Amino acid sequence: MSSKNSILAAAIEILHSEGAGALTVRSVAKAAGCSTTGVYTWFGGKNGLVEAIFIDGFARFGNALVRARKKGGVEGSPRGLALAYRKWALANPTHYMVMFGRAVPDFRPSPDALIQARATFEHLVQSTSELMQSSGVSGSPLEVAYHVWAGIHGYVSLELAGMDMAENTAERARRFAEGMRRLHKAWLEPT
Amino acid sequence: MSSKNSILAAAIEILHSEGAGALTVRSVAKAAGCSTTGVYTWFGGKNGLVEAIFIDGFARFGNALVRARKKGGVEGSPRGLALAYRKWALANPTHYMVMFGRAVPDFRPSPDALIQARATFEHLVQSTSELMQSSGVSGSPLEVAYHVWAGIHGYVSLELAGMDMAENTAERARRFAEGMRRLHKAWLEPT
DNA sequence: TTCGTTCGCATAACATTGTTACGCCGATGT
DNA sequence: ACATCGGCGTAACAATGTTATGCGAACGAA
Repeated sequence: MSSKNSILAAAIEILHSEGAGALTVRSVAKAAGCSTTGVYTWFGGKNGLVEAIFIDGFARFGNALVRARKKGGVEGSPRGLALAYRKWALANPTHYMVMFGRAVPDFRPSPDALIQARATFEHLVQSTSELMQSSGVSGSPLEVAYHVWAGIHGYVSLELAGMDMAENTAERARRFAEGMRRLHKAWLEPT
Repeated sequence: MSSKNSILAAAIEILHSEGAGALTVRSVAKAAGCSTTGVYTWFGGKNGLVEAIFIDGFARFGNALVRARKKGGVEGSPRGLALAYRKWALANPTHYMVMFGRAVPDFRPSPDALIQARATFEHLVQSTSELMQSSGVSGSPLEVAYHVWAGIHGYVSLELAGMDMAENTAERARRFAEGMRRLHKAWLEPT
């Protein structure tokens, strides 16, 4: 494995196990078995490293959604995709927060990184487009997919922020499922 | 003004004008005209200061929603409330991100702070409850209000993360309004 | 009044952070 | 064989959160 990959892997490992606060240039270098200079050689600094984490996060996230779609059937349906979305976010909360929540101060994704991030959105658009066609719903798939995305993200994001008021995990899951039911009814079913 | 209030005011001012990254104990102390020890005397450290910012944010946010409701009519309607919600978030993006987006690493609101934060949610519950009653929709206002909240937060949060794909502000506003239309139809209108 | 205690706070130090200057060493090309 | 250059370790820098120390004013008890 190249130095660049091992540094990125170490950084992601630290992010997942200890959170964004523990993601320091020194801790990453130590975990990757090199000195702090390595981070500057390969990523130009902490910002570059975080941007790589950001992009890598969207790649992993996109893969999880693709896997769900490829399974087809219920898991590939919009509802299945929503479940896969939430599942990934809850399994990777710190990564999700770097991607969507400013978990690293002073980091802003470059325009290029944002474009790659938005590409992940394409999977939702695809799934949306297929369903709209099969159920005869008119409108722009891109537009509809964005609304569905915003809905899913709302639940997941509140949950990650600790703002949900559920008693337990089952309650949270139930509420999310109910939300998806109405969200899809509002946007993906003929009126 | 007491030392405590002037420190908190200085911190919020810095958060708004320069972002969470510039929110350092030293910069706050300097702006408040005291030394760094003051922050430790009154807030116990940076975490305590951020928690005060967190709570104060929800208080201001709640006030903005209350003001909208008090106006009554369209501005006090769920749609008006949603607009007031988005307006406040877009006017105070850094504050909103401290409240919902882990903008300060290693800061987690205490259980008590979370309770105060959730109290803000009551305004949405009230408004929801009234509308459900007047339009004859059955169900738990608290449950319905949560779904509405998640929907609003989804749009606002994606927008603040730079993930929205709108060409301009008008486009963003239009899409949000359309989202609210369907969200309220799905949850606040009799089937 | 006077003295001891306590509280607010400034100074200064500490470890840890991101970053950079410097220099070494091995690979590469002529 | 020699020069050049890219990767990278060492060590320093300023800035950060935090803490120890001590000073002075306020307050209470004698």
